[in-house]
Amino acid sequence: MTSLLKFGSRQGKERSLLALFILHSLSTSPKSGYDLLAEIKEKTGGLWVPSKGTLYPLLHQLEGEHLIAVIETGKRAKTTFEVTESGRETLDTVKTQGKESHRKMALYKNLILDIFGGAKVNAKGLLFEIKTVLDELPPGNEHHAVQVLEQCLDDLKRIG
Amino acid sequence: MTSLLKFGSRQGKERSLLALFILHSLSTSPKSGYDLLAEIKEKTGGLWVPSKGTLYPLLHQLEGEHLIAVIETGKRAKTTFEVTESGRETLDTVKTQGKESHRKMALYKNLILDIFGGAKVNAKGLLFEIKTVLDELPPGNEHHAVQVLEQCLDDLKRIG
DNA sequence: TGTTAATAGTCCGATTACGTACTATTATGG
DNA sequence: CCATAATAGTACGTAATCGGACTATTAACA
Repeated sequence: MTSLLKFGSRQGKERSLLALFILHSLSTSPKSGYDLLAEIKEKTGGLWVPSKGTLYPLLHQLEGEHLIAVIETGKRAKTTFEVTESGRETLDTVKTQGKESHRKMALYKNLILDIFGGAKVNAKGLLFEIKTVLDELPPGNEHHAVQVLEQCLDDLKRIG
Repeated sequence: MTSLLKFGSRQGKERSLLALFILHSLSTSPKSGYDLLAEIKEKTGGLWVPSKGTLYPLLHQLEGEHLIAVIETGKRAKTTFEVTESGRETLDTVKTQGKESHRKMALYKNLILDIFGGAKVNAKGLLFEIKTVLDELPPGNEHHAVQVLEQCLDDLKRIG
């Protein structure tokens, strides 16, 4: 069936969120497996900690597919990977299907709200409405909207 | 490690999004497995279609745990389930940990935006910042924040 | 009546991910 | 020097999910 954590390219293999994260992260700078795990954990405040049993085989798989490559093996058996040109292309291809990912994003959000209930805080509801209005803005009003939001952000920061 | 699709109660077993969806859906009205699959597929526009190989064993597992119960077996072997009191309690308990689910929601969103590219519109980035500030507001400032957001919403609506 | 499609669920091999023990290599500090 | 902690990765049994073939029972239609 279809999973919330997989994203496909039209011609090609679906990729898990972890695989995509790896490609994306390595596209910014080379890293080791350990680094990647640390990065995910940090970025997510500990809410997503893929297991080593998942990450390392996946790295080897991606390497086998020539999407990433070992550029250095250092101390403590540290293996540093970088993304290949082919890997970048794969990432770009999947990004091009950005519609799907954003739809899944919205879907996930709706599911959570559905099951767990809406924002208990009314501010969250307002935020959602704001987002909706933004989505529906006619093209060309971006600059104006940004000004409104910047003002809003300033005001909110002053509360704290 | 920690998965994006699992939500825990402090004392008790983590539950997958599918399990929670089942409990939640059955809490609104009894349904068969086939009904549940149809509902998910419809609600998600086809973006999430759990496999039968997953759903049916899960239903049986939840039944074995007395979180759901068979209330009727009808034509074509149709088995209608309802949530039990224990199931409702489990759902309520997990809901009580709403913080985690909303954090995962935000996290998922951030990951998608990170990998697939942010809002092409800069306003989206500001919106995220606004949300962050909201999350970090000290308790008691809710009313004030709501006022700021309401003003913001009005301003935005005036643009369109 | 017979055929086809839809409803409803079982079964199972393959794939993915988890949880964690284990191994090895430094780095740090007493 | 030794003990401990951190870095870095391997290995593997268990759990969850997929993908889809298969079975059975209606329901609809010619």
